[in-house]
Amino acid sequence: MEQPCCVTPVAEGLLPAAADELAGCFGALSDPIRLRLLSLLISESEVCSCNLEAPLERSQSTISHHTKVLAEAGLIEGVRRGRWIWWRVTPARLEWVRQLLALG
Amino acid sequence: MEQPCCVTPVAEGLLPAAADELAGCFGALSDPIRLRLLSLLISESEVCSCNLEAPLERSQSTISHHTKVLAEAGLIEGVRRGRWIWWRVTPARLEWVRQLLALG
DNA sequence: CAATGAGATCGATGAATGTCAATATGAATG
DNA sequence: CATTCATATTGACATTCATCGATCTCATTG
Repeated sequence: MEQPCCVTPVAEGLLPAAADELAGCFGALSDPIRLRLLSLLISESEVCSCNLEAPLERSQSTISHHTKVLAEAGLIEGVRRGRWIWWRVTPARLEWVRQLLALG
Repeated sequence: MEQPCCVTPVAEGLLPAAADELAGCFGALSDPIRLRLLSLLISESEVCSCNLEAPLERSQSTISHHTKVLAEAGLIEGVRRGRWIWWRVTPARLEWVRQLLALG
């Protein structure tokens, strides 16, 4: 005779709406180019878009796409100074991002 | 006259290979169904696949797909007992997962 | 050993995503 | 105000992904 199956869990815990939001945040972190971009911002404090293309080996439009995704997730923010936009990790998220990049 | 642009950052920091691996881990967390699945496992300790379908409102094959993704990311592990497989959060990752689910 | 049942795999499909070239926008320059 | 240049947006394309029904696998049951 075998053990009975487990009890059906109540559908509580993380609510669907909260799960959607959290999943979106992790989605922003699920691309290697974006992780390397965050890593660069952490070590350089501030970097403008034009100087992200070379180290990340991606076109200007692709870099622009990734900065937009990260900004919409609230992970980075950009400040325009003259012709350039300087990107940095959102101060409130800096320590959190630093820890996530330190280890999976 | 305007400020000069920033200095081109050296392409160090997170290496491409490490970024790929980390991105894969976050990818496993970037789906709301998988996040809710993890949440259920945390509150119930152990749940078999058959009892995940109802609370997550997904088909058997879809649940199987998600458990596979989470297991391959090292976030959950399953133990077969008779006909059923009991899933739980990998003990070594439990605290880490708990913190991630607690807040983005 | 045939029947049952839990879970894995396969195949198909529609949606989302990463990428780039081309073009648009908008600030600085002369 | 025309030009230049940094960045954003658009359109196209290939790839990945979430999902489900159907089928396969394999342990338990009778």
